Amino acid sequence: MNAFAKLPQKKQVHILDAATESFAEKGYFGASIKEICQRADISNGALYKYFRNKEELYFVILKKCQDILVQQLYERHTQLNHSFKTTVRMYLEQIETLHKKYPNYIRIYANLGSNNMELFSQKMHDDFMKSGSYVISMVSEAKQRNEIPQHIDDNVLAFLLDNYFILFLYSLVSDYHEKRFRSFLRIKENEALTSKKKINFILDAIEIFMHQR
Amino acid sequence: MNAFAKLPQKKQVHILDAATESFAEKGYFGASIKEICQRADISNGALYKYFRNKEELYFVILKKCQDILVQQLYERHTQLNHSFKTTVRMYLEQIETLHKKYPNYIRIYANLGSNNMELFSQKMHDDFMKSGSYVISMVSEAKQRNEIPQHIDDNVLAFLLDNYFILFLYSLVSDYHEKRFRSFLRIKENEALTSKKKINFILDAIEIFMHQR
Amino acid sequence: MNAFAKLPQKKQVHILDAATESFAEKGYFGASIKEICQRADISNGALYKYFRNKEELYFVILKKCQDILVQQLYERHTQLNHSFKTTVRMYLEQIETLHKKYPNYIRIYANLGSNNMELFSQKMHDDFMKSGSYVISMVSEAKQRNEIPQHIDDNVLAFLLDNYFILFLYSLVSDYHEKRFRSFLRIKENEALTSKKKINFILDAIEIFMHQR
Amino acid sequence: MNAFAKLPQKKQVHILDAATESFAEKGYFGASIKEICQRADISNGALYKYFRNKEELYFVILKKCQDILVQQLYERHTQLNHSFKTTVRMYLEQIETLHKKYPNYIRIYANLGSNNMELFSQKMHDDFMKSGSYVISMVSEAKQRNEIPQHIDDNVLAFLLDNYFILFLYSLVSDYHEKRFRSFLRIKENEALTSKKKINFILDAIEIFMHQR
DNA sequence: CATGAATGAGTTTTCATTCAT
DNA sequence: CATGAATGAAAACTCATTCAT
Repeated sequence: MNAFAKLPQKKQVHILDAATESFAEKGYFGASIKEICQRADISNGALYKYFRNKEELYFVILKKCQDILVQQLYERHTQLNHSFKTTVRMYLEQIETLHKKYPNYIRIYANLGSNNMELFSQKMHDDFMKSGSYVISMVSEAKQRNEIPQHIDDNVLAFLLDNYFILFLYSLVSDYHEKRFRSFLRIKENEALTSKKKINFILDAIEIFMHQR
Repeated sequence: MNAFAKLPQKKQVHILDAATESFAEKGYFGASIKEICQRADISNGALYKYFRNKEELYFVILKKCQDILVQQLYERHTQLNHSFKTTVRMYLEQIETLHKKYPNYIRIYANLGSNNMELFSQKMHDDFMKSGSYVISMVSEAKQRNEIPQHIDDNVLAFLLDNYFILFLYSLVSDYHEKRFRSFLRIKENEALTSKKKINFILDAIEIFMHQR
Repeated sequence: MNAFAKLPQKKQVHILDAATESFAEKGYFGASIKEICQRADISNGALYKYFRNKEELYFVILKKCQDILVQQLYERHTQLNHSFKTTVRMYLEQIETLHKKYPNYIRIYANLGSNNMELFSQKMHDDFMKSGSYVISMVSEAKQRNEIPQHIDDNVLAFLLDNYFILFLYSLVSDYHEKRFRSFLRIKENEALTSKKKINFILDAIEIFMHQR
Repeated sequence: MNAFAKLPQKKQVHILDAATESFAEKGYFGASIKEICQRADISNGALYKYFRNKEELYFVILKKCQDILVQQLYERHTQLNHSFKTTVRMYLEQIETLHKKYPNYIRIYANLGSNNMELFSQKMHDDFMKSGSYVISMVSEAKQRNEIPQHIDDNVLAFLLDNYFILFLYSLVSDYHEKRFRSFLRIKENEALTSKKKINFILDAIEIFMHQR
């Protein structure tokens, strides 16, 4: 019945990667089934054997985005016992790593927050919101280790962190947010804006806000 | 382009409002020229007299989004001499007011930062980045009034503020970002998440980060 | 709004005739929009300006079938005061004439009574059932003129007549019903079965059944 | 073809019944091979081992329709020696019984007479025309028993009878012909039109036409 | 022999854009 | 200038048929 699941792992990956590439480049509405099939080296009909329709294909991809983020980003840092600052740095660096490894999946994930994607964002499990819990636990653990002033509310700090995280991620996939970073980092158009610079900027900021006197 | 400028002001507004409504509801790809023309009470051919194509129409709308934000948000607060905290609150409240007054334009602006809008965000004048300068000047003025600890870098604080601003705006138009706010504010699904709550949460956060001991 | 009605009469007829030809040849499901457009010398898109979809196009054709039958068959005989037998003969001859003039429309009408056309036969006004009233009035007028034995019930005779009429019509468009006529008229395969023969056979039958002693 | 014959009787019946159900519900064009295979509990490929293609499958079904009608309708009444009127009544009742027992086969048979089925009706053996012979022999036997006025031609009466028979059968499967019956029997829309009423109406009619003074 | 995955041409329908009036 | 009818390529999706396993 689940024709797609029966395919060899390699072929599954190949198809999802092809579709994800198209969706990342042109968006859900812009990407065409025909083009996806050509990239995936399968026939038009085959795709409809594997997925009920375009929508279902997109959901499957979103599920994979989720898996990537949950397994390779959120969960990764709970076991390791690094200092708060190191944890945050590693989290940001891991976002960049994931973006290098799965650029198209990250783009698609980022797009979930955009307009006209309600169809998808509403139906996705709130698991996507797990990001929040992970960041909150990151904060509360640091607090237990006395790395964070006690009077700073966990949610407040977690929200601040998550803002940095999400806008850093957006800057990797969106021209607009990349420019936004540039303007606050005072980096000229002809100068390179590396992820390293962004990460350092964010870490400095956190340092400043957390350890005032 | 020229043809459109020659139209009476009222008709111009009517056409842009109609198009903006369609684009906001269905997105750039989903909105159809035919539907826009019907809403705008003009003929199909007329639209193509006023704008070279769908793309140009969208650019004109983006320009108007820019104007709204620049004139009614960014510039508004430079003349008034309120305290830093009041300025920030008024800025957030003004975002909400603008969203109530021009919901469709705000949606379209918010969408610029999303994937697949590179076509537009790249070609837009960097004027959109003025947001940055305004927030930076907001900060530096406050610093001159000694409302902000001297060792806090202007850009760093401005970036933090702008993060709050932009994600607050996103939460007004995107299901995903609304949910994100909910999760950090610990608000249950059946409970209302008002803008007031969001604004207060943000202001409290800023307070905490700026005035640590 | 009603784009089709605005077309010049000639073009309207040309399009409907083309579509009717396709539908008559291949049936509702077998006929393709593309083929219809080619025959009608219009573009694919034009057809969808004129009719909402394939179904609506078919309904418009059915309406025309109705008009043809009502105006040129049913109503035609009420004004003329011929004898009963002459009226019946003229009715049958008129069926044949209509079939010669509008063979495809007649085929489509005949198809309404077939399986899988419930979608259409149910939604068509019961005007199609007017056939019954005309035949009944044909009978009752003849009875008033004492051409028909008083004890023969109007409905009973009308049903008998209408059976002949409808099966005569079917024999013009359906291979199966043509063969059926052959077998009762004892006409061999290599011999021609003209409409004249069928009509005479029917008239003789009516004569026999009405005037027994 | 040969492959199908080799299957166990039960499986053959199961497959044909499944296909017939689909064809009856959706028509020849509407029914899909996939759906038929699922109903028949066989694989897609198997079907193409048993039948060359969709067309041949339909022919085999038509052959079975023929067998049903020939063995259980036409031939059934030659051996029994009932009065003419009883024979006719039993014939009509048997049509109803067969429709109850094999509704789908009867629908398909009825559809043969409709437009766009020439492909099939032309290629079918003229055995389908045996109906005629049976009705004719029904009449001639009655005449020998002096139940029918001598001057009534066998073919003429047989045709009249067969018209009733075939239109009664059509009324069981076609919305259009059911309505037609209603209009001549003067039965309102909210009132039930039973087969009993139709049969009695037909028998009364035959009585009237055969035994005039 | 049987399977059911794969094919790809086919379906109906939409829509940005053009152009004769 | 304005119109809106016309275009036709392209969209998502289906399905009878084939063929490697």
